[in-house]
Amino acid sequence: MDADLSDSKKPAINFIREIIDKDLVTNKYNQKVHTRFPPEPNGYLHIGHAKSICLNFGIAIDYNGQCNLRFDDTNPSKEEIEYVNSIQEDVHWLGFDWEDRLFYASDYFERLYNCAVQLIKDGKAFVCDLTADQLREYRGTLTEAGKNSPYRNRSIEENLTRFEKMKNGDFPDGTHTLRAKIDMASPNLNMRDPVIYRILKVPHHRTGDTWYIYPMYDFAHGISDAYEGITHSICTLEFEDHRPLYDWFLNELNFKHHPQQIEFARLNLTYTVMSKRKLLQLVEEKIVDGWDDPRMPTISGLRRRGYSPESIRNFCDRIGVAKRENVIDVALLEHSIREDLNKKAQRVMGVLRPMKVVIINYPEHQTEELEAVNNPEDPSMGSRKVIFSRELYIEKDDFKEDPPKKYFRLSPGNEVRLRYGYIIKYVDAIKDASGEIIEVHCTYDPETKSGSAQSQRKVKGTIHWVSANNNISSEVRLYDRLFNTEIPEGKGKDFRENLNPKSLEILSDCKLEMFLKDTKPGETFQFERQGYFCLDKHSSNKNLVFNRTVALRDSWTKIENQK
RNA sequence: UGCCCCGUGGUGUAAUUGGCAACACGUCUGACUCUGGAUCAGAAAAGUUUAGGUUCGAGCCCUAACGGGGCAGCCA
Repeated sequence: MDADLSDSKKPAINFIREIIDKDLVTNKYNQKVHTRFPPEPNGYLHIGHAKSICLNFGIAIDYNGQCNLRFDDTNPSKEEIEYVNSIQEDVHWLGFDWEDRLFYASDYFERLYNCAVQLIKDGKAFVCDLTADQLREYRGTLTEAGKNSPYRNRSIEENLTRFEKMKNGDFPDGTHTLRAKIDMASPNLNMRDPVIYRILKVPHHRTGDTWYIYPMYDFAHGISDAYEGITHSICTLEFEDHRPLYDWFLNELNFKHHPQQIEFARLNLTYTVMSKRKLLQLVEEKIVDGWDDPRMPTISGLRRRGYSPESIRNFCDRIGVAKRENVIDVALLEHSIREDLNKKAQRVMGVLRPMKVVIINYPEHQTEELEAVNNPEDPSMGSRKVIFSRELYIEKDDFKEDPPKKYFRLSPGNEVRLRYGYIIKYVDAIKDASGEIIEVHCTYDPETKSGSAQSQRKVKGTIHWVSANNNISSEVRLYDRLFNTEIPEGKGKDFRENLNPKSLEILSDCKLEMFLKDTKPGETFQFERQGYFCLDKHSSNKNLVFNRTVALRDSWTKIENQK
């Protein structure tokens, strides 16, 4: 188990840990704590899975136990090898390690089959010839009991031979099922003689074409847990009604080890969707650029966006674990990544929407090197030199000919400091034919050089800049929330109607400090006054591409928006 | 209309297991600042869905109601 998860400082008690604590006191599982993370490989992992991963692996770490990674691959018609690979990558990236305990439900197909045979021999399961439609009719409704299948009382021998034939592929898909013999009148529909095996003549990504029948989740899951010695089988709320069935299989098959299923509420996030079905839809309809589009709430999307594993783990710690439905404000996720990057990200100046500034009293061919701090939060990160010159770029937004109240940046009559440099004063604005400002002329005060003895003069604002002939051009992608309503998945309506058309803005000619040309993937930067950025995976030497992870908190636009 | 689960500030999660509700995010002030960032100080915000009951005392226990969610795949 990865021991370097130093951010997991506080135990963060929750109802699941209380259950475990109690089990330890009563010695229910001989002082063992063994969990598992059981994804189905039918999609990429998302931030909701991260909650489950942090929960399961986190408990194992804190209780000195173990956590398995087990693929719940019992439905080959939906599952793919691409997903099993991405899932492993994502769990590792998050910082967790299953060591040698990588399992697949398909590892147990033979044993699962034998369990089914045992159930038949004990008269607790039967082969049913009802079609899917008939099965639904026989099941009854939420308020009415179901009816027994006409095939319910077949002899054990007949069941055995028919199940054997199912296994051998003698029947077409959908013609037969193996069902547990429980109670068609149970108020819990899951107990109304549930299907435990179905015919699926589909090749499996691991077992190939050796099986024509596949076990259902309810049958496979508990038994797999028991085989692996899982003590606490943690799953989401919708499986609550399945727990009696989980227990039934283990009891009827006389398992000596009986894991405890515990259910918790899945994560919901504002301004996003979390269901795999909807995420798949976004990918397939090309609404986003694949599973790892930086706007996706997938682990791979967050990674490409620039989120760190630490920040996601901290986020998962903060949201807690409980049984009630919840919707977490994305602002909490954003806070988690800002908190982390504030401490770690190298500061740099980058002008996203450049406008030229000419310092008219600065000598034409002179340049000088100015000292710039790499991270005020961490002096050990040192400093660097930035080139100052007569012609610079500043942010379009940082000059206003006719400024609103409380505007602290450059404007006629209002001085600003150029960060790490001099204080400058407006002289003139050059406009194009359409009246748009294309260049601003200023003077600088040589006495105010940053760090010099006379640099103490106070000005309200400091703006970032970059030398006009010493910079690197780059594409920058500004990401915003994918949806413009808090809860995009309203019942009945199409979640795609709430897509935010401005969730991606591409800026093509941004001017960045020169040294950014040697950026390596994985490095994170704060573009001062703007946000945190990282190199996109499609970036190249020819065409630099930076992704904005998250903007800095911005009290100015807040003031602006209030008006 | 059957069964199961859940109701604590705007959002989440706590409350030494019965002792007059805390923390985080967010919001709002103010200070500081060569990032309108960060940091610091402070404020507003729930009397715990409601009504009964037990108790000296209930967010924690009991009952009922109300509200929200889940369940009728040969999905997981």
